[in-house]
Amino acid sequence: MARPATVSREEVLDRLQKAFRACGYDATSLADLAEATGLKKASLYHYFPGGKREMVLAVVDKVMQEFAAAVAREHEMSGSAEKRLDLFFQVLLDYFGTGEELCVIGNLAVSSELPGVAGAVASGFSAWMNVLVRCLREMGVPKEEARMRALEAVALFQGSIVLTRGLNDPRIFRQLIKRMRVRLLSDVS
Amino acid sequence: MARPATVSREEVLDRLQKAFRACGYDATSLADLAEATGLKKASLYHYFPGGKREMVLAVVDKVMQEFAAAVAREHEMSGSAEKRLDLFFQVLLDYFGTGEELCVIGNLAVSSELPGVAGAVASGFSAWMNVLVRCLREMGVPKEEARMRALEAVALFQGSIVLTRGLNDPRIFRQLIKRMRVRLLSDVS
DNA sequence: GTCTATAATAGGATAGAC
DNA sequence: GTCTATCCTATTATAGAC
Repeated sequence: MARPATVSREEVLDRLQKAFRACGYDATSLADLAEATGLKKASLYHYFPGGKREMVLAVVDKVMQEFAAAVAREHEMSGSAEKRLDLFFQVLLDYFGTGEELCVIGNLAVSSELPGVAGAVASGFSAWMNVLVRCLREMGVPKEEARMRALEAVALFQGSIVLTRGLNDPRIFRQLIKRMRVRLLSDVS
Repeated sequence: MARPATVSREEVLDRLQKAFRACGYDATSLADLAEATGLKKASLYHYFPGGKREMVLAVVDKVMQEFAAAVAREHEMSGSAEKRLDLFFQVLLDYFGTGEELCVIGNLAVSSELPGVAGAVASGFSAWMNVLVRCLREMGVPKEEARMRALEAVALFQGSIVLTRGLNDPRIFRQLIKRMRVRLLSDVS
């Protein structure tokens, strides 16, 4: 059998994600996606009849599932809220790396709006914030303050990616996230 | 004279900027730009032979000039560094409004990279940071700390726009900027 | 499921009249 | 300086063979 192993749907989604994270939704063409996956355009349409929009929504869906799984692991973990928060942070850092690649959700928030995408983006940010808020609440941070700190943290994640790319300096992302973590946890009992 | 008043180049640039800030560089087509300016595509090419790329670079150039002018006003002002910083912040808030429109520079940082654009983006972010660093230094903040706070502030500006759009809540931008200003100035003599 | 081929359209850009 | 008309390419999308 000279036939190359069929790529799994998961593998296809991973490669699509990689492409979207490199250039953003608007600047990534079907030709780019075909090259990234090793499939021809027509084959991509077999997996995703809705085209590019369905592809990116599927990627977002996968990201959200993996995120939910990480949150569940964090939630079921024993240990202090701070320790669990650290684990959650580590998951995020593993995902974002040096901050040179885009956040698919964040990118969609500033791309041409497509039907069904706005809701997914809002859900993504909300889920992210909710994890932070819950941990902070457990640490004794008042509700409103916890919400603001979570907003601030997620905004800083997003902004750090923008600056890392804009100033073309991969050190920036980690520096900013490190500081952000300190701020997030400042003055908690 | 039934002839409508010719739009000035400044007016054209303003309208181009408005279009780019609404949808971002990649998602804004020449047709959009023609409609936004009231000119036909061919007329746009008369002003900007380099096409879309030249248009956005001209917009960036204009933004930078206005920014430099605001910085100069701040710099020549009498009063404490904090007071001058407040004035500078007010200029930024006037420009960004509710944070629903994009920052042209920030958007270019996460768009398909074009020749000559990366440098302009980096210059823009650097100029922005430099103002903040100078004021903080005057207030007695050590060099490295001042740089980090400036980075943090600009990143939060950018991230606030992302979250304002992603969560579709125009209150978020002002809330985050207000907090950011506090953090920027915390523990200065 | 994957491909080749092709359609249909949108996007960027130019020529040349007025 | 502005326009109409046009060109060319890229892009999205589909048909249908294998």
